[in-house]
Amino acid sequence: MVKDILQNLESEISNWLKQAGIDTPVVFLERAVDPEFGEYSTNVGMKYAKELSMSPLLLAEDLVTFLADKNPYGVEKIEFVKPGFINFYLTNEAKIEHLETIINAQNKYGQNTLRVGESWVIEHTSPNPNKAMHLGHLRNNLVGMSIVRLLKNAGAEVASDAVYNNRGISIAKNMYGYLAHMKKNPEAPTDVEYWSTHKDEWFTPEEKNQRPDLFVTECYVLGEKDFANTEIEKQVRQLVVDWEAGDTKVRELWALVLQFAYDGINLTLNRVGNHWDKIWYEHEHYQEGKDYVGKGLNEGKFTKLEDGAIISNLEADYGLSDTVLLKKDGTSLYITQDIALTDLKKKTYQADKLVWVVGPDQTLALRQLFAVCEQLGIGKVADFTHVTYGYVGLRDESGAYKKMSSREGTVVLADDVLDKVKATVKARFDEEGKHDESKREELAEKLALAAVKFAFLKSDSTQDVSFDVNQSVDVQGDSGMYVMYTYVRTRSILKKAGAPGNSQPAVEVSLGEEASLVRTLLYFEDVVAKSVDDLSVHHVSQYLLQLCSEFNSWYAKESILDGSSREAYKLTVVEAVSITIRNGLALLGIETIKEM
RNA sequence: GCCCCUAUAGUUUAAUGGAUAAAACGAGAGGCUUCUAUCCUUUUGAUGUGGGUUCGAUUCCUACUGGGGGCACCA
Repeated sequence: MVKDILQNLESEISNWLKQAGIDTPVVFLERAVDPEFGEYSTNVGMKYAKELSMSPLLLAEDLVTFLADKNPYGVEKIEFVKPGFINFYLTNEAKIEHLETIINAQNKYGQNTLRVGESWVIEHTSPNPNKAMHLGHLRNNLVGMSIVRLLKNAGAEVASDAVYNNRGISIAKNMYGYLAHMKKNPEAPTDVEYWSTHKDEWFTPEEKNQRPDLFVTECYVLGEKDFANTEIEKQVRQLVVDWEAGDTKVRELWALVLQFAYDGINLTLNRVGNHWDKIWYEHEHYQEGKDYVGKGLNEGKFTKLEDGAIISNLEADYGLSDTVLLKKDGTSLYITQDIALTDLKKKTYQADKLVWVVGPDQTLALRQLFAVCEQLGIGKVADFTHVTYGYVGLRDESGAYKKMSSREGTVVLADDVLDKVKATVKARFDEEGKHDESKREELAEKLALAAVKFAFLKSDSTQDVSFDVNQSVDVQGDSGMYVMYTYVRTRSILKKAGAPGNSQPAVEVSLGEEASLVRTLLYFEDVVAKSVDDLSVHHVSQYLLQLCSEFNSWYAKESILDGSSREAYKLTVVEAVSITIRNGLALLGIETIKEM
C-alpha cells in the first residue's frame, strides 16, 4: 500500500539523518505540488543543511544516493532538484494498486486512526430560543457536525451536545410577548393568572398557520418592543422572579413558549441532519455553578467586591481581563453555569478534549471560562478548544458587504435559502421533464442540501464569508452541485458497464490521459488527516473540487466504455473516483444521489 | 483607550515556511449524432503599505492603514 511505501521511505530518511548527526529528525513526505515533481517530495535537504553544515543540494544528493541503493519497493525514481528538494516518483503498479485499495475498502476508505483512544465532547448549535435559525446558526451546525464526523472517522469517541439556555430575561420577554400579543381577543387581560385558566383564548402557531419558531420570533420582537415601557419592564422582570421562585403557572407558560421555539428550530435542524447525543438544560445545573464559585472564593482564587459580587483573578496568570462570576445579588451569570457544565461534561464522558463551536464574539468569555476552570481544577486550558466560525455577511445589490441584522430585517433564514435553491433545482427538473413528481421532490431536496452545505463547508470555517443568496442559488462552478453531478456521472458509467467490482481489473501499467486523476486519488487520506489536525473539513471540499475537475476533463477527452483492452482498468479508475467522492461528501454530511 | 481576529485577481474563495500563488464567478473566443453540456477547452487578471527573521515569507515578527469583534454584575 502507498501508506507503507511512504512510511518505509520516511524511516529510511530518518535513519540516514540520525546517522548524519540529527537527534530527532522530523521527516514527512508531502504531496508534490506538481506532477513534474513526482508524487511526493520532502524538504529535509533544506531543513537540515545548516545543522549538518552541508549545502542543501549536496545533502539531498547524498540522501538520494543512499535511498537509491536501498531500491525501495514501489518507487520508480528518486531525484534531487534545485534548492534541495527530493522528489519521489511511485511506480505505476503502486498507483494502480492504490485503486484496488480504494475499491476494497469501499465506505471505509478514508477512515484513519489518528484519534483512537481519545474522548471528545463537541458543543455546537446551542439554540437561541427566541429566534428561528438563520445562516449564522446554520454555519454553526454544519461546522460542528463536520468536526464530529471528522473525529469519529479518526477513531475517537465523540459526544456532541448543546445547551438550552432556557432561563433569564429574554425568555421572559418571549413569554410576555406571547401573553400580550397572541390572544384571540385583544380585550383579554395580559395576565398569567387569567391565561392559566383560559389557555384556549390564545393562538397556537397552527391556528396562525405559522411555523412555531417564526411564531416565537414574533412574540420576542413584540415583547422586546414593549420592554421599553417601564411599567411593562417591571412585569417582565417579575416573571423572572416568579420563575425562580418556582411559580407553577409561570413555569407552565415558560415551558409552552420554549416548546414552540424548540419545535420550530428542530424542524430546520432535522432537515439538515443535526444530531446531539446530549442536551443540557441550563435550569437543571445553573445552581451548581454557584457552588463552584463559592469554592473558588474560599480557596482565595476569586475576589469578593464591596458590593458582594464575586470576580475572577486572571490578570497575573493568564493575562486576561477579569469577569464577574456571580452577581452582587447572588444570582448566576452565563459563565457561572458554564463552569458547572464543563465539569459535568468532563465527568459524564470521561472527556479528554472539549470543543466549543461558538461564534467569535464569545472568544474572550470562553478564554475566561477555560482559565477559571483550570484554576478550579476542572481541566486544563490546553484541552479546551474554542472553534470559532466567521460571520455570515450578506451582499447587497451594490456588492457591499453587510452583517445580517434583525433590527434592519436583513436576517436570512436557513430554511428560506434551502427552499430557494430547491425551487431552482426543481424548476430545472420540471423543464427537462425528468423523473416523476415525487422523485423530483426528493432529488431537489437532497441537491439543495448538498449545494448549501457545500457552499458553507468549502472555505475555512474561521473566516468571515459573505453570502450572496442569488449566487447560492446559481449552482454552477465550485459547488456541491458540481461535485454531485460528477458523482452521478460516475454512477451512470458504472451502471451502464454492469455490476461494478465483479470483474478482476486488468492491471494496465501504462497510464494515459487519466494519469493526473490517478495521482490525485493518492492524496485523499492525507487531506482527511489534515482536516482532522485543523478541525476543519474544508480541505476535503477543496480536494473534491480538484478531483471532480480532473475527472471531468478526462471524461470529456476519453470514452471510457470503448470496448478496448483498457476498459476494465478505466472502470476501476471510475469506481475509485466514485467511492472517493462519496466518502468525501459523507464527511461533509452530504448524502449522494445516483441520478439527477 | 486597551485586547483579540482579519486583509490574496473586478467579485467569492484556496494555498503543513517551499518549487511557476490555485479555482470558481464575471468578461472574451470555441466545443454536444457520444458513458447525463448542471460539462469541457481557451484568453484575461491578485498577495494593503514599510521594515525584519530565513537558503526561501501569502504564511512568522514588527509598525502603519483599512475592516470586524470584545472589554465586569447581559446572554
